[in-house]
Amino acid sequence: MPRSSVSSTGHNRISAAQRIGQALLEEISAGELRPGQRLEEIGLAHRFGVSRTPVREALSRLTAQGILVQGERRGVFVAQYTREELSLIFEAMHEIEAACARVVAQRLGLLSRTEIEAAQAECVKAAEAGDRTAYLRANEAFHMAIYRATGNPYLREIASEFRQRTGPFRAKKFDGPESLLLSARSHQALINDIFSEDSAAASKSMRDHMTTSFIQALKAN
Amino acid sequence: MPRSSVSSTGHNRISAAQRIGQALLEEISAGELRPGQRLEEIGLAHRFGVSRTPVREALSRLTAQGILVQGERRGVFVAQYTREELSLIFEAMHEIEAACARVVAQRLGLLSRTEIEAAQAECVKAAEAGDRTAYLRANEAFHMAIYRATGNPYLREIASEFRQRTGPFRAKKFDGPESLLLSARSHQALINDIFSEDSAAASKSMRDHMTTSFIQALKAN
DNA sequence: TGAATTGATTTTGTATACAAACGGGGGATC
DNA sequence: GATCCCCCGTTTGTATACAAAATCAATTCA
Repeated sequence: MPRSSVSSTGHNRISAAQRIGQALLEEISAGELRPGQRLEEIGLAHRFGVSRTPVREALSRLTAQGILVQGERRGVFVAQYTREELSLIFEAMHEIEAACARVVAQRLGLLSRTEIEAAQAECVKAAEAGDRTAYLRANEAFHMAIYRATGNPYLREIASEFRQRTGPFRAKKFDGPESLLLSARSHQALINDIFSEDSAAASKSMRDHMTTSFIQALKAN
Repeated sequence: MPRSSVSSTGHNRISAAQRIGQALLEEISAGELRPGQRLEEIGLAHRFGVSRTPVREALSRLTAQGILVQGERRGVFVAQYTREELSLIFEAMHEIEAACARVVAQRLGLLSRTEIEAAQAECVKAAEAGDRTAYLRANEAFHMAIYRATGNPYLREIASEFRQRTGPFRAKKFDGPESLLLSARSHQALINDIFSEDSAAASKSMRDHMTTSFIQALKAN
């Protein structure tokens, strides 16, 4: 959990455990660490110039989040899911996202509205430019904006965790430029339902949006 | 001395960290450890006859689950929520439960059906007997049966965690005997919607069920 | 030749120690 | 009498060491 804030001079206030966890997360997201790959405590300890203790803490945290899995006496690995499992994880994620959309539709503030619209504008821009990397980032921001708009940090937390967890499997889901435009249009439909404060429609819209993107993710993995 | 003390011959594989975490969970659920109460590493270490290391691991796991919170350099405490926060936690929980009901309605197997019916039978029995403790247990089993019936371990995991997390605040929610009957009747309505495989109705039914019980919980806390 | 035993290595869990950072209390200063 | 500062205890994070259990390999025995 977040310890404290910033660094002053030489030494960071963030613990080594956090730093390592963050670094590993990034490497996993970036695909440098592939699903199924082994992570050994001692090796990581040497690599980061620390002892096993903070490494263990980082690993156990990521394991609790489902990013890593513990093999039976054979070390810790980057989580690797079968198609079946992946499908179930995405199902859970879709339900959470739909719940978020539902709540947002019920409790929509002006600020959230602006934030969501801004994020969507970014998405459209990136989609029209055909910039895949930019779209990935903008899409992330769009969904995060919705999580925040729920006004419910607990819901937001779960949704974020799922997003993180599925990151490695969603990264390659946007094949061509038309897929970006499709996604952006799907966002717009969702926004319309949310802004009209129809919670049932918003929930369904989100589920539809997620489903289409999921199908592409499955094809890619 | 490491982990020798427990196993005489066979394999007792649970670690001290797990044992301590479990023990703490039970004490919290039982209300022996009240929200806001401090847990000090060294004290627990002595109490369980171990060193700080496994205690730390147990505490950090429970902290990650939101059961405990880390005070600012003043130790770890049993999570204590304001009415506001409690309200949001329950909202999140309700959405998860609703999602489960929705999924179950879409994918209902015979086995799950039987299990849910059996759990509900127990609930009715306890409610009619006016046995509050038995009803609490039966109610737990009923909801767990629904989680399992989703066929989605990831959804189940989240739902279970929320149930655990809110345990201390739900324990006293059933005031009188008529409240038990009310809850059991609410279950029945939910079951009807699930069994008719109407996912939207099931989801709404669950939300209604949870809302009524939540209101009672809020009154109690 | 195949199976079982055993020894070594790895992995995991725990103990203990140490260092840094924060908070509070007591004393000094005005 | 109030305020400020310094010191000290507590808490937290990390390092290192050790012990048990499990895996792997090799060797031995049937």
